[in-house]
Amino acid sequence: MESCENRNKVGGYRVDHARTLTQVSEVALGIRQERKRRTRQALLDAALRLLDRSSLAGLSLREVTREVGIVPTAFYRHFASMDELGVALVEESMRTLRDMLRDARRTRVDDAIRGSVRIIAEQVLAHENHFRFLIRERHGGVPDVRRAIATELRFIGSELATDLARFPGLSAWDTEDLRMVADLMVSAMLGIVTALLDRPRDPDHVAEATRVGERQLRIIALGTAHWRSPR
Amino acid sequence: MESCENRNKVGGYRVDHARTLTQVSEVALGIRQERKRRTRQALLDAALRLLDRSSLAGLSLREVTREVGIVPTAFYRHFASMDELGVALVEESMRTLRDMLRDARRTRVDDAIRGSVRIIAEQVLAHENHFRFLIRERHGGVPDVRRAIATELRFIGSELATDLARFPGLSAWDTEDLRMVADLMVSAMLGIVTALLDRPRDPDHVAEATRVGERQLRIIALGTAHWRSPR
DNA sequence: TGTACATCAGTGAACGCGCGTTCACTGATGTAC
DNA sequence: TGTACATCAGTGAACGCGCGTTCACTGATGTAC
Repeated sequence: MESCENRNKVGGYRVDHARTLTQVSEVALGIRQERKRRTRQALLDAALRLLDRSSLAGLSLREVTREVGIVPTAFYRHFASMDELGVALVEESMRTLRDMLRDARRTRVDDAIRGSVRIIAEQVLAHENHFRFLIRERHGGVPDVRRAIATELRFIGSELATDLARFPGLSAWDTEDLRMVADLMVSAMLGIVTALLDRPRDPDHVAEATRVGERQLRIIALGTAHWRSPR
Repeated sequence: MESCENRNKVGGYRVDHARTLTQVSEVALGIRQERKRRTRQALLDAALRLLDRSSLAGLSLREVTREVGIVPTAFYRHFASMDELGVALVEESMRTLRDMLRDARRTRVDDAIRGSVRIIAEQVLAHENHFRFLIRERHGGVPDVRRAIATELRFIGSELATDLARFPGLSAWDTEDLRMVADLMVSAMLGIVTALLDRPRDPDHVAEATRVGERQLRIIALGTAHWRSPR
């Protein structure tokens, strides 16, 4: 029932506006491309929707095309395999994650932790499916996808280490120790995301997870401030 | 080839010792039970072996019985479904995890962190499959298994909070803040386990992950020592 | 002790099903002139 | 501008395969007497 409503009928579309001849020619060139792009996106969206319940390894090509409302064989016009679709989903989800981190980086320094945790909570709720996908498939059954996520997380760790180096107290730290703290923060943030995803529709739970997450990051910041490298 | 060698031929066993009549009677009563227990264990072992590559949601009943060397239908003498086998694997793996934590708890207090991390590294290497299973299926596609792992991790968090309460500086802390620190430590430990499982056969990598993990826990301990609850 | 019967772990045939993938196709969109 | 041809996203039939599950069975193990 619901899955029928979710279907994204690709055929039966309508051109909305009359256009001059030149415009028609320009747009006409794009119509096929644009439709293809939309179907591809519909496949990604459908997969993400279905991945709420299952994991990528347990999701079939036919399920995804059924959800979109196209024939199974049409899948191959967009992806060579479900693994390839999985990697595309990593890219899409990672764009969400990077946007979130860019926002977090913009918050005023004197309240960096509170601001970051608030942004994490906002983004996780706004893009629940992307975050659940990343958390689930990070250790999931599809090697290509696992690798893609691990690579991105490593990159995020090194970016965070670079950011940390700009804090006054940390300017003298060596790269390795900065990385160690950055990775700890990433672990803590993944823990916060996991907690949020546990019951994202329950405002009390979200508020509590946010409050706890904020304190956890403060503990780390406090520990970092008092740290003397034993080297 | 290898999978053939791995097969655990359940038939064709041999009784090794002559026994008195009474003993025969006693043991005879156990032979069927004992063989059943061994087959059940062989199914669990085979599944854990196969889960190295895939995830539980992508593992079929037939694959598991093939690996053990019994007919698919015999599976039902031991488990009602693959999900049930999954829950049994959680129990088995959690026993390993709890044993590890019991060991860690025994280490001398003045070196609790170093000792704990060393024990984590040892146990993860010794029971790679158990830990990989838990890390992978924690967010995996099988709800029953996810729930079982989440319950156990929550329990571990509250046990750790109780342990922390015994430290002199923390005796005045309220339950909620202790829990917050304990959960942060659990997040950090899961990060350490993940790092170890990344390349468990590379001694340099293991040594580095251990060293980094130790420092991360020290950062948390240091932050905790300087924490004044803002309530 | 031996005999007669019960239990039940593992067998093997069979089933219907959803899967991924192939292939020749259709018809709207795009291009050349 | 119109016409003739090319492209290609989506169709629909068909395939062989591995899957979970059913069922009646076998024969070693267990029990009663």
